[in-house]
Amino acid sequence: MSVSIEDVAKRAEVSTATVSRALRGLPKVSPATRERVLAVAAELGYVPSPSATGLATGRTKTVGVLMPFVDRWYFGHALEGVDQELRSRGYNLLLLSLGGYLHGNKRRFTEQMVRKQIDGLVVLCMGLSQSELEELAKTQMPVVAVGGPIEGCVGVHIDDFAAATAATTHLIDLGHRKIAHLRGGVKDEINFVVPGLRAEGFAATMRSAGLELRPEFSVAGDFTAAQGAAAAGRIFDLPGEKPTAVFCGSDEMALGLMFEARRRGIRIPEDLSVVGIDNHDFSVLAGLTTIAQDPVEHGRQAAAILLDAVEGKPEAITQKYMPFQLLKRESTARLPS
Amino acid sequence: MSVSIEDVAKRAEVSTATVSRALRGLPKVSPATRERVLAVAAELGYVPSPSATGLATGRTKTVGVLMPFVDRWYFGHALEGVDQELRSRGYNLLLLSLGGYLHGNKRRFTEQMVRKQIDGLVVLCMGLSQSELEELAKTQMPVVAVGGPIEGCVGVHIDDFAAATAATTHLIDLGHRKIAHLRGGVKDEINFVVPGLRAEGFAATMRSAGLELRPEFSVAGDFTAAQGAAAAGRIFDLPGEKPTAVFCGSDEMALGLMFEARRRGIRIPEDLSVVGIDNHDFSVLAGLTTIAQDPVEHGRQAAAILLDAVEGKPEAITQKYMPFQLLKRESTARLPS
DNA sequence: CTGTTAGCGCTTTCAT
DNA sequence: ATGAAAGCGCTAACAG
Repeated sequence: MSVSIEDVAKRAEVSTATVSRALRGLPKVSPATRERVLAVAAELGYVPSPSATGLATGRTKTVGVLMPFVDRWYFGHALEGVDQELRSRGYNLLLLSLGGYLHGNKRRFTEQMVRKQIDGLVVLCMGLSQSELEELAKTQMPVVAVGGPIEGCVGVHIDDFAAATAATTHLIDLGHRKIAHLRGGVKDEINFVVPGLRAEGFAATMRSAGLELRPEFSVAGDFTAAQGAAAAGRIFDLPGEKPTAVFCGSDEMALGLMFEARRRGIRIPEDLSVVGIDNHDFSVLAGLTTIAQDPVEHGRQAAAILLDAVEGKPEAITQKYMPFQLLKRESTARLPS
Repeated sequence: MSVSIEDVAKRAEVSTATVSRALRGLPKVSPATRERVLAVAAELGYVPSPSATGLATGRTKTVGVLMPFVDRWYFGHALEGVDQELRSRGYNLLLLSLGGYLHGNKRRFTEQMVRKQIDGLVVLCMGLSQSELEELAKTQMPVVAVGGPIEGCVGVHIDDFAAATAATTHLIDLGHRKIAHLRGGVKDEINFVVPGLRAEGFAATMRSAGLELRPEFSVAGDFTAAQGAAAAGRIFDLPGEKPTAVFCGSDEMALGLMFEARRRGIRIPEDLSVVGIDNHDFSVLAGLTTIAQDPVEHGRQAAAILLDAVEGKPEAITQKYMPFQLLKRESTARLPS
């Protein structure tokens, strides 16, 4: 069967305590002993039992990641970043509760999922209800948010309001006046503040430029390409005046819109300028102007901050606003005057 | 601090053994006692310690998922499927070793990652070296492969050779004779058999149709859109005769190729027919003809098979070939004669 | 139906 | 520098 610390101890003719110390690189072990223990452990193929360690220390060396999806561009990449940092620091990654944003109120995120199971929690691109926050607070566990802010938590993400402002300003600078916004769906906006922040950034920028915010120019997708295309259809079908530019809350929606435009023979950027947020892998290929952000780095830094907190490093906790950058490509052009 | 089974036992005035039984729904507990225990547990907010349970039972109720990426279409969706099934059966999901396919030989997948830590392993879209297989065998742990076969393991995936045949046959049926293949890169083909299987399916089909396999018509991408576009460029730059159709080993590469074609003014399908494999979320929007498969379902079934094995269900282990389907869309057309 | 008693495999005082 | 021993919180015989 499985070899335990005791097997190693016997074979190395020391106590289990010494084996434990030697293997973990603690001081107060003579070099000779340490070497012998290491050799025996290797020879026997000893692997410590995380359950036993966890039980004895109260810490699991495991971090939970709470996220609604993995198949969205930002989410998957942020997860990669978290994974990189965790792995490099010897932590495991427990994936919690995919399955989308809640329908109604039946998300089952409870203390149970978390308590005694993980040392810290990364929350990716989702809000937490008041009661969820309370449950979490009870556990005393460090939490960091990635992709968007959560009240009372450290967060690593861009300033979404500012990013939306930059995107919108770019369109305005190009002379556009009739600008539409492809925003998140109801579910997105209930579950996560970021879609709303982007919409607000857009609205505020339009207002301060003295431009009209037509309600029919604000259309909901759900941050996917498919819904982006569908929502684009609704914009294109609008009677009366058409927008000359669209700010999309995500590149995935922007790409969906571009596909739909193409299907209808609407030329980009001649007939319509499009700007998104993300810099999705496909965006450079599609020539999509966008606000680029680096989710892998977000994930890495979030995990780093979290682990510092888990390990009790002083000054560990800090809010981080990550940089973003406008990438001008072929999907936006000056409005012909 | 944290409430333990003993706290519950005391408060309910029973032994810890009874609490344990009551909470796990075991028989031989009087309804009255069970109710009281349940009530006390709820009142105290008791949550069992997975470490303690794991140590006592030797099982962790956790399944590992080994995968090189999460940001590829198939991978992310398969992961969703695995997660769904695991969650519905009360298992946790430990994400192992992202970070791409190995460069050289330095992937660190060892017994250590796995032993005493998980009850079973899902291997997603990657091969395992002989030594890795041996390490795994030592653990006696059930393993199932998703997305492609692994020697000696149960697998859930499509028949990739047949899928490639179907795609290629579709092109041939449309009258194409000069057909190129956008295949996987060196790293993909070393680490995973699927790219090779698809290339072989293509080659075999071409041969049995009596068509010429020109070496310069076989170009390597790496299963991403970006590399698909780059590889497409190499095809388009070929001197002399051009292919009239391309079979792409994945939709992501096919989409990359379509973007590149568009950039160069190459019309699809008028100048070039394109078929992929996957039915990526963007494919329907792009009008890409493809061989559709359902990775979420693959993941679900793989997890189901794995858990049956973990739980010792008889006849649990079975190989599964999943269905696929040719979806004819606008990227393929009859070759004008 | 319920309680008692050993462990599970490790860490961690406290001695020595 | 090393060992002995007491837990960590739970489950699983075994008694009763």
